Amino acid sequence: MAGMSHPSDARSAGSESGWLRTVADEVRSFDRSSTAERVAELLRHRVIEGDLPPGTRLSEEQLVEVLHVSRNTLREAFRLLTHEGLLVHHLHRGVFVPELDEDDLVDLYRVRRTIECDVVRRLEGLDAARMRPLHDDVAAGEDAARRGDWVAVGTANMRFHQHLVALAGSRRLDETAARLLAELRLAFHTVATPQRLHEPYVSRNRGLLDLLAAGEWERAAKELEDYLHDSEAELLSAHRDRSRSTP
Amino acid sequence: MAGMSHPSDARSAGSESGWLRTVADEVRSFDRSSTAERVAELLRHRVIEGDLPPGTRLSEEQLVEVLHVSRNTLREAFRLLTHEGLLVHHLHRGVFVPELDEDDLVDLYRVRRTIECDVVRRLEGLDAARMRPLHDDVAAGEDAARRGDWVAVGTANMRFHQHLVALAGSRRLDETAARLLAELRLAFHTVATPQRLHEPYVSRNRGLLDLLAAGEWERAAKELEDYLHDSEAELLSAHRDRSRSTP
DNA sequence: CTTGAGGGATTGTTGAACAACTCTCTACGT
DNA sequence: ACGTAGAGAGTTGTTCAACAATCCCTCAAG
Repeated sequence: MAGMSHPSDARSAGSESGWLRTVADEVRSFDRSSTAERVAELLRHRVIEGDLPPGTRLSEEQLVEVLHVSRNTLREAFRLLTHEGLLVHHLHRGVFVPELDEDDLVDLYRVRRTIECDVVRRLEGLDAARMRPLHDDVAAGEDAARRGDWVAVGTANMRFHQHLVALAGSRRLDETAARLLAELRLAFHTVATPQRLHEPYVSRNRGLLDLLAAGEWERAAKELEDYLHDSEAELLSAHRDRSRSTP
Repeated sequence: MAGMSHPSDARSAGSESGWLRTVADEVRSFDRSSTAERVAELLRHRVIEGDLPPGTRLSEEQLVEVLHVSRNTLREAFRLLTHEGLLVHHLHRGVFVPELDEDDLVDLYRVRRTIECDVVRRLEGLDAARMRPLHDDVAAGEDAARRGDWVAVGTANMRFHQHLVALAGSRRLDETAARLLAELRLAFHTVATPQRLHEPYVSRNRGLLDLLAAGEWERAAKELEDYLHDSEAELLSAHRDRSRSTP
């Protein structure tokens, strides 16, 4: 997300070979990050990993002290994360790790169904090489499940869906999906039953992948639709359980 | 876009009547805007209206002088618009009005088809009241076409599609659609044939609306798919014409 | 024609200062 | 007891000025 290339960049290198293009991108992502972006990257991980529970306020004063950056730079990092949905900003009150409510969860899954199912339904002429990341993610999920590492299962699952959307080859769909999945991760951290939430989808991911490999895109889309409905129901249920215990 | 409400806001006002909720939102959007947001609003209009042609660099020095705000505040406004896709930021070079290339146009329409068609396809039990904005937009478009005001036709068309997506009742789909349409507007300004670009869709919007009113959602989705394909082809063709004249 | 070294202009970042606002707690009045 | 009005502390919003880092252009040397 930080190293998004730009339209005019693409054009300016358009006449050169793909070889140079790749090098250019590497150089760009190497040193081409502002202080604010590095701070954002740091906080992004903290939030996504669940170190900062939803509802937490991020104090400018404290973070300036700890990170050794100026308030202005820190605030710029806040803005970046706010627009990714990983922080929310209340005027004159500060930035907080968002607390998603049930409406948000329903909304997130609504958009996921729209995007992911459509991507699958429109697939055509997919060669095996482009499915490689999906295979790796499914394998990683199965491996983590055997170890009982449900957090890792959740991570592999997120990556699977991100790579699924990437099959469409659309920059904007990728960005949207990244944001949705990051927000969803926030919700996963608020519930205390990672196994119940992730275990069923290890095998369903495998099933989905088989359908894709077989070129059964319409059936895959239908299965994905049900899959996401089930996942939504599970998450909502878990969320309600937690809400009842902490009113 | 500026007055987006927040999850926790919604929850805290959840038990009150809709009456109070509305008033609260008005108050919030009245004075609850930072200087940066007001600056962003100003620049947003300039960009959307086409006053600043794509490729233009927005100088911090000049704008600080003209707008009477500090550089920090201006930079915050830049950040806001950057994340809406209306400006792009090149490190150590400044912010620019984006120049969309053909890949961008294809990508934009790809996402539009995904979202808009899916919204239409999933509609159900739509009462007439919620279609009111669509009626108004189509009428406004027909009116502007009679006057030969093709810019206004384009505006009405954008609003029609925004309201179409709004039927889904999803905050995140609304935001995504808003960003896509804003970017698309950028592309419209680069081509010099607004009539050819917008005229055909005045009547097609009317046709689409009729299908929706009749509850023919599947047929409407199919028509919208073709509609967007045609619009994309038209825009690409116009874009190529212009590129040939200004290499 | 390519390469590399100035130099001017612009952006990136910092730190401090003050204004504006929220939150909390206390005191007052009903 | 209840609600409210206000003061005070603490935090964020905004501005300003300065310096560091980087880009772009020019021009000279190979």
